[in-house]
Amino acid sequence: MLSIYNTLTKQKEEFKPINPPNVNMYVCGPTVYDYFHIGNARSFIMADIIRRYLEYKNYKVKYVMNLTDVDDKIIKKSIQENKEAKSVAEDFVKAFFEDINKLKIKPADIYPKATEHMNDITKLIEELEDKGFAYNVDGNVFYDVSKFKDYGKLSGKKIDDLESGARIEINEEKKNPLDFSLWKKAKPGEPFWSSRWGNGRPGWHIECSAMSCKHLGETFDIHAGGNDLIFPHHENEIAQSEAANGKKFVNYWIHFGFLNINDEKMSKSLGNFFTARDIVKKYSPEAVRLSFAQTNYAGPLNFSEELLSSAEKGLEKLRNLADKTNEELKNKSKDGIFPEFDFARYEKNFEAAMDDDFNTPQASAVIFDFAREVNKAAAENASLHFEFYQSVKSFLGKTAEEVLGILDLSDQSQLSGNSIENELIELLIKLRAEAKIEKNFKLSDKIRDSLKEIGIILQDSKDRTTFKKNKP
RNA sequence: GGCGCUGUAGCCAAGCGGUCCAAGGCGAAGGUCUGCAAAACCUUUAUUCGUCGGUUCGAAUCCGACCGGCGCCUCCA
Repeated sequence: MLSIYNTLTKQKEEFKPINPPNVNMYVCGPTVYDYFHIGNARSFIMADIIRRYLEYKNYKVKYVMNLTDVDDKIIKKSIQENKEAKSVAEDFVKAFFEDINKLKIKPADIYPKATEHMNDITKLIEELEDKGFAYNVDGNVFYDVSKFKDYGKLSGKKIDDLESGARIEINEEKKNPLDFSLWKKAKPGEPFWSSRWGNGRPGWHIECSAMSCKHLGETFDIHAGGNDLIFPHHENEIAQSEAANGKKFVNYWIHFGFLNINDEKMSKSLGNFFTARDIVKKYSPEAVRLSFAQTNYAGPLNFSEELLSSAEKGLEKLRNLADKTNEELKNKSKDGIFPEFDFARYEKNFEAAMDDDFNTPQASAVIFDFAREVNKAAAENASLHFEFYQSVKSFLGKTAEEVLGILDLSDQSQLSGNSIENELIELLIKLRAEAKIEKNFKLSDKIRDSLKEIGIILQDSKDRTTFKKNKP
């Protein structure tokens, strides 16, 4: 039984999809005005792991992630760079796809863009206005927070408390300082769309209400995003959608904790951020994923180089096992024994961990325990039956590769597609073996060291020497 | 001021009433194997879970107070 911590109820709840085995899931995507940073990456990766686990549980997930391609920040950037807002958005949409691909994030089923849903957006605003939840002031349309009685139910805020807070901007046009923009009147030079209130563009929150409804229905299962979106963004989405449809908007709200640098929030506005693409130049995407998976998705995560390099080191253990497994499967040894090994127990433990609100730290601990026990069996026995390794590969494939995305089980032992290179290496290995027999260790070590310098690692085992490409 | 999160070994981090005299990763120390490496395995590394009280047969886990850290309430994942 899968349980999920629901921000709306502030407790763990059993997950019951509306229409099993289908699960409809919406994740707030990027505003495409810059490369996304490693903090954004945490949300995207953890959402990806949640999606992958739901698929592991045989749910049919419809995964939608919006791309906000009209926005103040995009307009600002376009002015700075002296480009069309549209081309800024297009450039960073392209970069977004490159980056998520690099991070091994499975693509969503649909990536709706605000600019492609203007009719849906204006229709929703019209509906809100017609029902009395919105008001038009000279081409600017605002949501009237006082009309929605449940306002604040997600973030646990009360309208009165919010009003007494000192940090709300004063806007003469608004009836209430908490009211928010649904439609912004176009200023000269800004991109605009026509509407019954005149030319303008949508406010920040409305696109998510319009697009999630269009692609996932009026009520859907899961809505996820960063912690900071709880208020006001998600609160406002609820207000818009529930006022318009008269139905519950979302059953399960999932929020991701922040990634900090030196215990301080990393954000674009503070300027202390690393882009995901820069991080992936230095560390493998699997290490990035593991370091995120090793801490609970909801809490803060203090990001550092040590975190990544310790994940990279830990991953080595898993990669070595994967390489060994592939090697053994090639040999198809039937001579070896099939040790006593409780594969089912590991699967059960993995699922129990993930079922408990996606406890990825626990789940990865299960995988490391598994790896140790397999290695132990291999160390204690001269050889193991290849069917044992088939089960090993199957377990790692389901968990580490498919769900967490921290391991690539495709055969990495050969240098890709260059057989002459491989034959040359085999030749050197043979020469080195001969040198070793003659006790010419100076030569044999020289071969090993020289190959290491060009990124080829030799490892001696009892009866043969294997090589592998050194991964950055 | 309101709302929420958080304090566990050198570092990161699970556990949230007994099966925990506390997982897993990194690091460190010793050992096995090896010509030497590497890999792998074994052992050691928290008498203790921010502090002080309380509840309980039993608490890292529940309650209270106190001391720290962080986030949201303004664009932000």
